Amino acid sequence: MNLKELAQKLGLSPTTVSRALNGYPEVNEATRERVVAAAKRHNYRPNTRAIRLATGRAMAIGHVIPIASKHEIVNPVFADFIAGAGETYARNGYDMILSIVPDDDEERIYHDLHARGTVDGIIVHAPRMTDTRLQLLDAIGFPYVVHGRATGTTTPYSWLDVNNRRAFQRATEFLLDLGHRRIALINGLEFMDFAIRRRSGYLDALAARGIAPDPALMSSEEMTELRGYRAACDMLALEVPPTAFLASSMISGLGVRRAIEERGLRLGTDISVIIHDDELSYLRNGEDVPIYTATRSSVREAGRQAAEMLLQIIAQPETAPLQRLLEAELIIGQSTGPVPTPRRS
Amino acid sequence: MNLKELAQKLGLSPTTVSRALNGYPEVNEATRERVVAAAKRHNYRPNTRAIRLATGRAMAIGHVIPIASKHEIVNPVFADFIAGAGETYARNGYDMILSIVPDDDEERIYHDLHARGTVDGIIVHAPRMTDTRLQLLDAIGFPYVVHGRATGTTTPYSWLDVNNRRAFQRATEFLLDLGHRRIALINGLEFMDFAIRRRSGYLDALAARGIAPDPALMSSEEMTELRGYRAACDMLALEVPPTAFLASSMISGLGVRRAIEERGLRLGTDISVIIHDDELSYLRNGEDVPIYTATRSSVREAGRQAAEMLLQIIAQPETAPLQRLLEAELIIGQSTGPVPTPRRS
DNA sequence: AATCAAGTTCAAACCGCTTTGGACGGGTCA
DNA sequence: TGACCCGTCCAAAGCGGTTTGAACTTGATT
Repeated sequence: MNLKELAQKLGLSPTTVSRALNGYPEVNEATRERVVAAAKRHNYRPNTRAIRLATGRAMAIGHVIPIASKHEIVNPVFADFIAGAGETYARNGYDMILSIVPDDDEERIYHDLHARGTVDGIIVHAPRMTDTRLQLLDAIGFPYVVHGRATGTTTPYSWLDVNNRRAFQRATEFLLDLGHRRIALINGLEFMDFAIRRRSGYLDALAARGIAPDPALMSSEEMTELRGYRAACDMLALEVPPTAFLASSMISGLGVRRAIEERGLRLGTDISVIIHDDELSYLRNGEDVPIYTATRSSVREAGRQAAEMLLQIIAQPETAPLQRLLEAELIIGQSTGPVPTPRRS
Repeated sequence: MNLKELAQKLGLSPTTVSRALNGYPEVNEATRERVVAAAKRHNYRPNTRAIRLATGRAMAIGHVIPIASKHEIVNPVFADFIAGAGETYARNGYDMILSIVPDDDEERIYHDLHARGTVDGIIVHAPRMTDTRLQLLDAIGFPYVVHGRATGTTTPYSWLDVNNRRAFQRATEFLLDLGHRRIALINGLEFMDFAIRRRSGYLDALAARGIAPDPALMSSEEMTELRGYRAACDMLALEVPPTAFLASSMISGLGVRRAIEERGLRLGTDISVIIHDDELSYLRNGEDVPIYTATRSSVREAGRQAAEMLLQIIAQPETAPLQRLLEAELIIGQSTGPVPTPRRS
């Protein structure tokens, strides 16, 4: 059942039917009702492909997920971010199209998506320190919003980010207030922008109390359980081990906890841990009472909002670059406590 | 730069240019080269929307991700499955479009995707015991492949699944061979098809040795770390606690391990654990030596293959339903060992 | 020399919608 | 009464490709 057939059945022109269904004013209310009823009765749904060609809009947003060819890690936060963004798209009649792309192919993909008119805009994931993608997207005039920021970039661009620096600064301060002085940082890979910011928040907080950072207490690795475990083991084996850990993700936090408990130490009393909690739906930080003290910020909500920003930019391209900084909450769980009075080792 | 312009520049008709670029035989080799060169020089990329309208094909596959409105859990295996499927699509010039849909809206979405011609086919995720979606898709004549199976369905349909029953049967037998008799099953929610099959494999193996299943040793919950932890805690507190656990996912396995180690028991000596390992890229089961003994099957590879099956069905709709059963490997790690000789408790 | 086939190329129709530029009739106003 | 406007509706021209059917060369065949 297409527009022409429906029009024929109604004894109307396709023009009028189209206008009736799309809410244009120049159609008699009575006719409109007749049309709407008939459309419903015949299960008429306008063909997406035709609409897209006719209007010149793709009504679709691209999410380009780079897969580093080396360590092919699929970032676990994508799933929830995308779930959030998907809600926004659904509400606005947009499709979400996902491209899984090997790192070195990314540039070509952007050109492609644009020139072929497959999508109207792009969400840029996992920005790195200095990310060349942004210039490229600016150059081809492709609307985009970055999930995160790219420190090295000087020209203004649209982004949505968590205040990673502040979050980790506050978390560090919180531990310092509890008397901790040896605080370890289990960070993500440091070519990722968020990891840089977290570290700087951590360092700032230490510096403010006149504490010199100890390189032995700072690791930056992929955020897996195993890496978290290993890093924590190494640090706990130091002559003067840390009394607290700051972990960049729930998952590495699990590894840290394992290392702690394996040594017979108790979480929250012998050793304190703070994690960053993206509120991943399959990795809840406890149910009512949080297990970990955490800097918390919903990545799903970030997805929702980033998508909204992008849709707005697409609707009104003249809008200046939009930027939104989400503050993470610092929620207190059972994994932190005052520094224990030193026992002889 | 569109086809017409390119044709004009070349002094050819759009027809010829189109044919030259699409590899049709009725065009002079010399002209073809000229055309191809010009297309490259001018960065010509045919407009997706126009192609789709003209050919009547969407060149896109839909992945419909249901979000249960109650517990809004985004299945962590999606990310890797989709990464795999994405590779296949990219190789074949297809787009992947993702719909995040509230449970109760799903039916409408399928009708929509089909009638509007947004996608050429569908991958059905997370099939439940008796899944009404399949009938619906059959009724509207929409090509699809199910990731998993739907036990209650009698008509043949296309699916790709891991042999969950066999995997858990073998795992259970392996534990039985090590002398374990009290084996706990930490399963997923039992309206999910895979969970049913895993349980039946487990039960079969027990029955074959004449061991009566103990309901106290069988839990079925969402597969989160916390649920795994809690279930394991409860079971370890039983008068006759289990000596081995079978966990349906890496994540609940982490919880089980925590419960074990928290009680001062050692994994692999005091208590054995086998997990199912989907080889999620961010939850590696160790690096060279696996930590957990596991039934292993790459969900990413499943994504690749499911996508291939679907593309084939789309290319040749007359193909009988395709079905592929992947066997899981049983890999031996450090989390299993012979049942310890009973100590007095 | 006329016929035919194969090899190339093109004009035009088509995919299914949106949108522009009227057309038509009735009511209002001067 | 004629001019004008408003409310409705429609024919036709896109959107940018693919595909059908025909035309035009050229060389071979009879």
